This record gives sequence, C-alpha cells and structure tokens, in this order.
Amino acid sequence: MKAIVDCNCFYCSCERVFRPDLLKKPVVVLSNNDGCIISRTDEAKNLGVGMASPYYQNRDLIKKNDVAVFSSNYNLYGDLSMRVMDTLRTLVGEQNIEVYSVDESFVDLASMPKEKLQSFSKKIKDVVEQWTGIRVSIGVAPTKVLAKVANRLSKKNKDQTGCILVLDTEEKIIDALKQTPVEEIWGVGYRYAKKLKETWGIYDGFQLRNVNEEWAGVNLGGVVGLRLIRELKGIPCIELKDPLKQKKMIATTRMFGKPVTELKDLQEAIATYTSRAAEKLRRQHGAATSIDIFLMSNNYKGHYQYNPQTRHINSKLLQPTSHTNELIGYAMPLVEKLFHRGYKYLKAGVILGDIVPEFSIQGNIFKADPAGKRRELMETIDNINFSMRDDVIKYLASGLKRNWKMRQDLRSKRYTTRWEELYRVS
DNA sequence: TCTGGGGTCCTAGGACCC
DNA sequence: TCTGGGGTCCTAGGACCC
Repeated sequence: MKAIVDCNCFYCSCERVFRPDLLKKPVVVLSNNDGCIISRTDEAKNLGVGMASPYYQNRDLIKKNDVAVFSSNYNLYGDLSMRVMDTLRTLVGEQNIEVYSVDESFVDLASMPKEKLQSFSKKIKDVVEQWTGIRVSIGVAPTKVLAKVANRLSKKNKDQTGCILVLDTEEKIIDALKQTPVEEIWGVGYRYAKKLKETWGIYDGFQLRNVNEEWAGVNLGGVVGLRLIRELKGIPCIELKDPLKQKKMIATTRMFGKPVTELKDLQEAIATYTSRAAEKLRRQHGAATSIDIFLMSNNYKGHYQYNPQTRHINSKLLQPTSHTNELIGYAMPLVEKLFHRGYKYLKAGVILGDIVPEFSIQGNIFKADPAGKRRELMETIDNINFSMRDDVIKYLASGLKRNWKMRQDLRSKRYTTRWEELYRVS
C-alpha cells in the first residue's frame, strides 16, 4: 500500500502558524508579483474565491469579507516544508518516502499490516501537527493514483474521515472512484477531461477505470494512459522515485515587477536567476553542459496587449560547470544577442540543461583550474545563503537597485530564518 | 492596469550513420 | 523493371503535475 501525505492549504497554514488569530478566518496567499491566488483556506473557498484566479478579480470579494491576504513568503514555506518532511522521515524511515512537492510526500507502507494502516496514518497526522503546527490529509491505497483519489475524498468529507481515508477493499475503491469526477484524477488534465466527457461520455473514475486498455493507449497519450488505467485498477505502475536522482534540467524564470526596457536591467535579472539556478545545481552535486536563456516581450506595436512573444537562445558549454561566475559569463552575451531595443520585456528565465554528476567532470587542458578554491568559495556562499533562506551574498552582476524585481507588497515576516524577524511573545 | 514558477514524461520526425 | 534495413541522437511540442 502507498500513502500520500498532503498539507492542507499549505501556504495559508504556514501563515496561520504565526498568526493564530487567523485560525477560523479566511486567508489567501498570492503568487509571485501578487498576481494569482495560489493557496486559500476553506473559509476563503466558501466565500467563492477561485483557486489560481487573478488577485484583481477577487479584490472586491476579499475586501468585503475581510480576507487576510499575503504575498508568498518562500523563506517561511520552504523552512516549514523541511520540518514537515523531516518529521515524516523520522516516522516512516528515510528510504520509504518520496517528497513529491513542497507540500506532499508519497510514503511506502508495503511492510505495514493492513489492520494497522488506519491507526498508523492517524499517528502520522497527529505527530506532524504537534511538531510543526501544520495539518495534513492522508490517503492510503494500493497505487499512487488511487492514494490521490483517497486523499481528495478525505479532505472533501473531513467531518466523517478526520482527513484520513484508507481504501483497502475493492468495494471502497469502486465507491471512491464513483465519487470522483474524471478531471479530478491525477494524470487527467484539462484537455483529456474535456475529450473524455464530450467525445466519449466518460465522467467519473469508475467509468474511466473500465475503458479498454488498448483504447487508453491510443487516446490518452500512449503508455502514460495505459499506466493510468492500470493504476486505477489497483495494479501499481508508478513506483516511488529515488530521491537521489538528479534533475535533468533546472530552471529559474520570473515575471518582472514592471516591464523592462533596458539591457542592463535584463542582464541583472538574468545574472540573478543564473545564480539561483547554479545554487540548485550544486545542491544536487551536478554540473550543467548547456544553458538556455529566454526573454518574453510584449508585442512591440501599440500599447498593452497580452500577446507575448518568447525568444530563446541556447549555448553549449565548453566544459560542464556549476560555478556561478562561469555560468554568468556564458549568460551575459546571450542576453545581449537576444535583446531588442524598443521592446518591453515582461519575463525572463534561465534553464540549465544536460546535467551531469559533478564528479564526472574531466579537467580541461585549456583552463587552469584553481582546484578546490572555487568550489570552496561556492560552498561558503551557499551555506550562508541557505542558512538565511535568501541570497544574502550575491554577485555584483545581479545588480544593487534591482528595479525589475517582482512585487511582494504583503509579505509576512521571515519568522524562522531571520533573527530580527523572530516572533515576539509579549 | 492587473493572470506564477518549476518541473516530468512521452512522441514524432528529421538528420545522420554504417 | 528492380535501388535496404536498422539504428542513434536531437529537437520541438504536447500533455501532465503542484
């Protein structure tokens, strides 16, 4: 059996940990640049605040109902996420957990006797809540896809389930699938859902489970669709992922706070994103062999129209590297090549690709490598920045004024990572 | 006026090789 | 008259996830 442990409206819950006065009140958290609503509590949901909907469209509703609004505070969420995952690791063992996202983990419960699944899940829930202040929902089933189905229903029917649902019999599985609209199933997105409903009259999980496998192979994206159907039948096809596996690409991309027109600003932004990406790269002990820069601009003619064009350019590196300085060195001329005077730029990004393990790097005879020195420097900078969960030390190329930076007007304090922002009890 | 960021997997098709 | 077969690698793009 497999479980998915999912933090309830994670970002909002993080805010509530330090704002107990908001416990029963509606809360929302906004995306970068304060653009969209990316987390909302049940109270906000019941008021009709849409998930992933633009902030400005909900502004009246929010004002009228006194909803608490926060800009995203990734320093805080990242730190609390780590605490939740560490707690899970101590409970189930490091080798039995796959951290799937900032607020979700899959847990392998293969060795747990069936009759203990319910009580053990309850234990996980209670301990995580007590140690971190974060509430979780848990779905347990024979496969990942079914665990997700269980998880969704556990939240939906909180009052009966207490946020825990174990699907350990065929009857329970069928019943759960009948209650699950096809678009709510993990692996069925907007397009497939539309096709399933409109073209083939398939509306819920139970109907989907009963389609012909070959048919699924043809109509739902090849082997992906086939796996999905089997998982719904209770045949595991998607195993827990190896946590040590390297990412194949690492991206850092962002919208600007306001349109950018100067090359210098673009280069600062790209230097900043490159530093960030390089840091992630070093964290997995990787080195990149290619770098891809993209700029997204407004359509040039006329005034504002949301019809962006994206241009990108890719460059192979002479030798794999994870050194920020070198990567910035590759990136800067690329920005210059892409840049067009007169365009308004809205967004930019860096993608590091063809990642290889760091230890596999061969020496390059054209370049003297001051051996451990650069590595040591990078490690020192990483350690300082990591302890503050922020880029306290940066490259000058990243700029000082940074007038392209995103908006974050409503950010809460970094309670757990800055001394001067510690929570005060008076 | 205003709509996020960071990933994964898979397939098709073209270039190229012997 | 009749002109192979089997591979690999790469890129672009589509679908999905949180």
